[in-house]
Amino acid sequence: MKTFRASARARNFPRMSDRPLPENREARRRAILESAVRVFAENGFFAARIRDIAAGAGVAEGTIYLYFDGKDDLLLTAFREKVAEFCASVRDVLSSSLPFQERLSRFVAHQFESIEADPPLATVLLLESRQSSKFYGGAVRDVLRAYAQAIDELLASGQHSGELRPDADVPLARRMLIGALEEIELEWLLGDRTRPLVAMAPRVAATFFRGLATVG
Amino acid sequence: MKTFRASARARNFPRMSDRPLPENREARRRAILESAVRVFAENGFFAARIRDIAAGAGVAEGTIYLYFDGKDDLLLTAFREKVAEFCASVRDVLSSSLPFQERLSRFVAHQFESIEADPPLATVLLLESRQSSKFYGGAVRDVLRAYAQAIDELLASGQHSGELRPDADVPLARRMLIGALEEIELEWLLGDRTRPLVAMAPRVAATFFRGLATVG
Amino acid sequence: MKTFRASARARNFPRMSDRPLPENREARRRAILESAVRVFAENGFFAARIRDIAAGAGVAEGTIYLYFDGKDDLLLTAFREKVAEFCASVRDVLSSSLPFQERLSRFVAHQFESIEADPPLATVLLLESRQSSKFYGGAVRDVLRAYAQAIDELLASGQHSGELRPDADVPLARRMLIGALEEIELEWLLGDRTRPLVAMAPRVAATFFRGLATVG
Amino acid sequence: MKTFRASARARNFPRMSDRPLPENREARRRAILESAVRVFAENGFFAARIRDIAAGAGVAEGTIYLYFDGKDDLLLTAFREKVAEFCASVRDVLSSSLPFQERLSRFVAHQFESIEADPPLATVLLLESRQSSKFYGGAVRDVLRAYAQAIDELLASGQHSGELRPDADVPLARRMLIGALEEIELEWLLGDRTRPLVAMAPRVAATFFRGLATVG
DNA sequence: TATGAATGAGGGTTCATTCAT
DNA sequence: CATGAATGAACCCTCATTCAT
Repeated sequence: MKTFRASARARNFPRMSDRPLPENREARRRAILESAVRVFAENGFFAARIRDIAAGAGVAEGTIYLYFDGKDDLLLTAFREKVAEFCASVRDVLSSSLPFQERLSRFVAHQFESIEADPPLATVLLLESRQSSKFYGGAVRDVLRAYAQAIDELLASGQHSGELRPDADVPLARRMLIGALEEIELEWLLGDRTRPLVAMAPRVAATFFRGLATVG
Repeated sequence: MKTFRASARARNFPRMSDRPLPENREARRRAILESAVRVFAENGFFAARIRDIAAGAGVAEGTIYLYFDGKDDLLLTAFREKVAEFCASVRDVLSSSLPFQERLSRFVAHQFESIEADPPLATVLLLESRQSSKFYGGAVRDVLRAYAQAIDELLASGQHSGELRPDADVPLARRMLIGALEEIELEWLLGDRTRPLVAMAPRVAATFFRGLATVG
Repeated sequence: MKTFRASARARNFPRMSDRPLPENREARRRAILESAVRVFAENGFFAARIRDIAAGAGVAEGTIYLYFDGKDDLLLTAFREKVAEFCASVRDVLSSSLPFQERLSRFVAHQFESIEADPPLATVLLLESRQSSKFYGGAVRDVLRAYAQAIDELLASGQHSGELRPDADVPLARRMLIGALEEIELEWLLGDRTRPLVAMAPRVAATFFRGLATVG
Repeated sequence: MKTFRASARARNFPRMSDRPLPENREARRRAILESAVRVFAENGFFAARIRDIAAGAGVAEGTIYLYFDGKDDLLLTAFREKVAEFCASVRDVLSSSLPFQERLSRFVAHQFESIEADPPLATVLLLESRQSSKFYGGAVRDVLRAYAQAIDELLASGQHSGELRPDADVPLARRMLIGALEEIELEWLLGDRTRPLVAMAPRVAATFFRGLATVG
């Protein structure tokens, strides 16, 4: 999430009723959201307290409710925005015309880099995604679907180019890939983080790929 | 006014482990634990209420505290006991002398069957394991380590027999396998569960295996 | 309470419906009451748990309710019986024909000895008497009244014999004496109890009797 | 995603002691404390319910925890503050250069007046002091020590001036005095309070000072 | 707009008491 | 009589959310 660009909201052009938030407002919003992510990462969503989020953002508790609908909304928004940003950045990586295995490897590396770039955010996304997916349902799942779609496209392009078995079950492979990456990332996050995660990308990609490659 | 025999005091506080629990006691304990698993699965650990667990088990709230130390202990115990049971059953599957791919396939099928056999339990184990691993630390991680070990042995035996690349990174492959399976299981659990999960086992195993197989 | 005699209840002669309790029953009753006193002394009445009282007496929790009406009754009974026993023993001391100051001194010494003889009981009587007096009202106050009466008689006899000012306000003096003794006893009980309490009796009696004034 | 300034965090959590509490805040604090004292006096500390204290103060239950750390803290604070206030006022009385007996008498009268001025507070201090002293230990005992010290000084000054026996045991006399006063006060508090307590002060002081003996 | 004091519903847990065995 | 497992009412405290300033 190293490569996040200004969020979609900020890019809007001025309109009467929805002009870009004053610089300060936007900055404050971001501060709150980031504080929330940090506190969620440290304590888990339920044990996280609004008070601590407010303190971490340097605002009063009540202020949070001027920017977000409540605690749930903080988690949901973090999901929505951060995963969306991540998806956008993924598309850049996937859009090159390199060989499939290379693009796969870069995708994995890119994801690992994002994890390393912002561990608190990664912790929240990985630890809470399952719960959120179940208990917040729709909203979160839509976001994750977009992420899935991006990967499906990567895999499908590999099939198109003939680098991937034509009979591969793309959604299945995508789920296996996502799961495999999450497990590795999580172990890194919960561990001592001494060895760079990104260094494992090639081996992970290779392990995954050889299973799908058209074998001679 | 003479003093009481110390022995009188020691005679109290019977230990559960002194002798196997009377049939009824054990049945009640199981009822509580299963109710807890159900309620955890439906609401998530934090949102689950002791009152509902008690109601589900047909006991009074206070009764729960005769069998468990509290809410945390219910989750922890579910983890400990259920994963241990699962590990034991896994070892049976893994101990046969079939070819590696066959044993892998059976392992996957076995795990999928376990998921299908008790979806509430599976939901809890999958949804809460990450949180628990982070916030309850040690106890949960020990249990999961045993599970990891069993898989490592499966993979190592494949290497021994020459069916698996000698240069395969077993711990990495194990993590990828675990992650891949969890993702698939979770999608099934959170979905409509119309198609049997176990039907996917061969394809999952194959997808995973071909990447590790010594290729001609 | 060194000199307690068999309680009034035990002295009863056999009657059809109320014959002396079988030795075992009486012993059990005493064990419970003494355990209660100990637990009350250690934790205070409210923090004391029936479970601990039962454990200390070597009986099951339910058994306590075969001998007493409940927790309140345990405290009340302890008061009633122990203070009554103490009052009885006091009368022996006070009935001698020694000079007043000597009898006063012996009374103080006797009370101090009782404290030293059974600190847990003394702790309960002193710590809980005020609370009990207020919240259990009548029953406790009756008991304490008997104690007061005994002292009033001591003082009145001093007046009769001319050793005590005829204009002394006996009830007032009695209250002052009781309060003074309680304070000293309590300090001893809550302190390290290294020095024998009884050693202070003569000085306490003298101070009370002669006052602090430099006398001509 | 840059990190928050640590200062933002430090800006929060204002300390009560930074500046005097706003008028309203202090008033509310007092209201809570006084309600607590009333409820403690009526029910005793343990049986007192936070709900009732809140209702009596006209605040919500949660509000109490903005001002105090909990139920214990309410009792402790009442002790600390009220006894300290009392000690301060005592020093004024004791600092005059009147004859000893006169100062003693005024001290007693002053204490009796304090009791009469706020019976609920007096009830709490007298009923709970023993329990508190035992179970809350240090904090309460420190407060009471200050009170003891003030009396010791009174008595010592009497010795200095020659009005008091040089061989009097000051700490012992102080304990007797404290105990005597407490007993009288308590009887008044638990009784019907028809006759003014303060009217007894001279007689109490005299009895304590001159003793009961018929003087030659 | 920002604040943070106030709110009060809600939940985990304890423990005196009961009663089937 | 004795037991001790079961009960469930009661309570302290937390914390997300509101709203007067």
